[in-house]
This record gives sequence, structure tokens and C-alpha cells, in this order.
Amino acid sequence: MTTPPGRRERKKAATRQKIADTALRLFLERGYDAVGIREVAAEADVAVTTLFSHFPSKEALVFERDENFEQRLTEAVTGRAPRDPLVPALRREILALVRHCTAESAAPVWRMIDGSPALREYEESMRLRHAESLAAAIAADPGLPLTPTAGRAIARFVIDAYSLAREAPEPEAAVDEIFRMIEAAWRVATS
Amino acid sequence: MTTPPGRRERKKAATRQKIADTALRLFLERGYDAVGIREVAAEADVAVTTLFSHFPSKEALVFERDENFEQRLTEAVTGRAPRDPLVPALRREILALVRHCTAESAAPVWRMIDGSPALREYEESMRLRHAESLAAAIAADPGLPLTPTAGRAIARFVIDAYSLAREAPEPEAAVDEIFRMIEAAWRVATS
DNA sequence: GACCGTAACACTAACCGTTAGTGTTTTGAA
DNA sequence: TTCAAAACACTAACGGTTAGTGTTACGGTC
Repeated sequence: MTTPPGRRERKKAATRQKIADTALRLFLERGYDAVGIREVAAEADVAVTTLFSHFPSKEALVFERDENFEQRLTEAVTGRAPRDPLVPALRREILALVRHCTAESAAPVWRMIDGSPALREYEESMRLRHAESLAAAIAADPGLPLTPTAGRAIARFVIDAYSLAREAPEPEAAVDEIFRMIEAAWRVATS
Repeated sequence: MTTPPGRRERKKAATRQKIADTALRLFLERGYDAVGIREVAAEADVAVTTLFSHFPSKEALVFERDENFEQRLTEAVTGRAPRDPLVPALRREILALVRHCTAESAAPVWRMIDGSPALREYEESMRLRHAESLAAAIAADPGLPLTPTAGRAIARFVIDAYSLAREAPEPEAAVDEIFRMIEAAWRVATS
């Protein structure tokens, strides 16, 4: 924390990165279900237990780069300018996130995710956790005249917008459409 | 279908029921995580493979009685009177479902579910499948002037209402509150 | 009433993700 | 230099799940 990260932490990060890279490469080459954990560990030249000390599950290897999703959403709430309205701020952030994951370069990974039930399930369960964090961030803003239930509902709706838009034929238009609905829901909740 | 179900089907149903009852009893007695599949099978006096031919997973043993959830929701859409508005019909059905699962008699089961991450995850993933069925039922109604995206969003919001209300301190009030928001979202989607 | 195809069921043995237990090396700090 | 912590490795196992291979029991058919 005081000094530039020491050798130990760099090594740890390197090991973690090597595991993630190896896993993603193998998964894309031969399919997520066809590659076992023991194989990933062997190819990355670490022990299985080491792999699991860096990642909590096999699925987490795939979503490693998605980790700032939660942070970006909560920061869209906590870090917005005073009197900046909540829903438009969330709309902007969701739009950016959708653009990011529908970009051409990310296509193979998302195709793999959509092709594996285990990965889809993991993603949705992860998004629910994100919805809970978002709900907490919303509840923590004293300037918002929302009941706890309404705040949780808005958080869920926002996550729904992301999930639905990602799979829609025109993702950006879907974000617009769903956020118009969320905006209306917001108005009656705060009236 | 033509004759009263034959002996074979009765036996099959009896085996299935015995497995489910045994499992639920053991889970409630000693905790979901503390009871293994091999143990359930032994206590129900069937082979492990037989158990898995009746239920797709360990979690499914717990939600066996919840199977009409999906059907009740889709029927609330397809079976409503002509010109009966959609959202209030869904609200009535969700309210009934929430009442049902927050009833006193169901408390131990739901306490067990809330206490096990695996079960919670399974439930949420199941609810998402239900949302997709509901979205299909909504999309199939030609009297509804909804875009596909708006229909899917409404379906998700309705499932969110159930999940959030089930955990809210006052479940019925939460249903009311969230459905006011859904009603507003519906109005802008159909305007 | 005998016969046959099918579907339920059983059994073994394994696969796979995951973890506990135990020890060894590396590394930052005192 | 020394020490405690943390990363890492290894073995062995656990629990859910499935493939493979039979073995019954049943319902419809002749």
C-alpha cells in the first residue's frame, strides 16, 4: 500500500493472469465443457488447489474480466454529481456496459457463455448479486425519496435491462426502450 | 390418457413421491447440505440412478411442489377473460403465489431454502426460466400492443416482484408497491 | 394365456468440480 | 539474519452426476 507493489504481489498477479489466460484459451479452443479443471491447471503449470485459491470456481475463470461491472454500477450511483438524477445516470452506465459486451472483439467469449448452461446460470446468479449491491448503493443515498422495496425493484429492473439488452437484436435500442419503462416506474415510486 | 392410469404409471408416481417425501423429510431433519444423495436413495430404497431418473438434480427434490408456478403464471395470461387487462391479472396471480409461499405451513421449507446458497441459486435460475415462459405467453397474445423487448421486460419485472415480495417484511404490501411501478412501465410501453 | 417390446429400475464404476489436510518454498519485514 | 505469513504443491478424498450394462415388471397384441 505504501510502496509500489512488491515482488510477491506481482508474482501472485502473474500467476492469476496466467491461469485466466490459459483457461480462456483452452475453453475457446475446445469448448468450456470439454476442458476440465485438472487440464487447465496442468497447462498453466500450477496445482489444482492453487487454481482454486485464485478463483472460487470454474465459471469464475470466464468472468474474470467482468469484475468491474458491479463497481461501475455502484459508482454510477454514488459518484454522480449532486442533483444529477439517478435513472439517467444508470441508463448511461448500462448503455456503456452493453456496448462493451456486444463489441466485436468480445463476441467469441459471449458465444461460449451463451452456449453453456452452466455459464449462463452462473452469470445470472452473479447479476443478482450485482442487483443487491446496486440496491444497497441506492438505499444509501439520502437524497432519494424511495422506500426500500422500491429501491430494490429499481435495481432489479436495471439489471434486467442489461440482461435483456445483451440478448436483443438491437441492444442499444433495447436499453432505450426498457429505460423508458424504468423511468416511468421510477416516477410513480417517487411521487 | 384414455384409461385410468395403469399399474406401471401408478408405481412410477409412487416411487417419485416416495423419493420426494423421503428427501424433504431428511433435509428438514438434518439440513440440506448434511444429507447426501446416496443417503436419500438408500432411505427411499431406490438406486441413485433411479433417483436421478425422476429428478434432474438434488435441488429439484426441494422444489418438486413448486412446479405449477410456471403454469399458473402463463395461464393467468392465456386464460384471462377477453379484454381483461394483463397487468392486474398478473398482479392477482403473483399475490396469490406470494401468499401461498409465505403461509405458516410452508415456513420450514422456505427457511431451509434461504439457508442454503445452492438452493437459492437454483431457485433464482428456475425463476428466470419462468420469466421466459411468461414472456412467451405474453408475446403470443395478439391483443397486446407490445414490442418483444417490452414484453420480456414486463415478464422479468413480474418475476422480480415475486422474488422481492417473498423476502420483504410485508410481502403483500410489497406486491402492491412493485405492481404500481410495473403498471406505470406498462403504460409507457403501450402508449 | 403366452409373447414381446418398452420403460422402470438396479448396480458398478467412474468423471468432475471442489475441498481438507499437510507440508514446502518464497518473500516482505523486524 | 531471522521470522511469520502467504503462496504454492501434493495426495486423497467427498458429493453430485452420468455412462454402461443388465434385469425385472408391465401393457398391449396375437
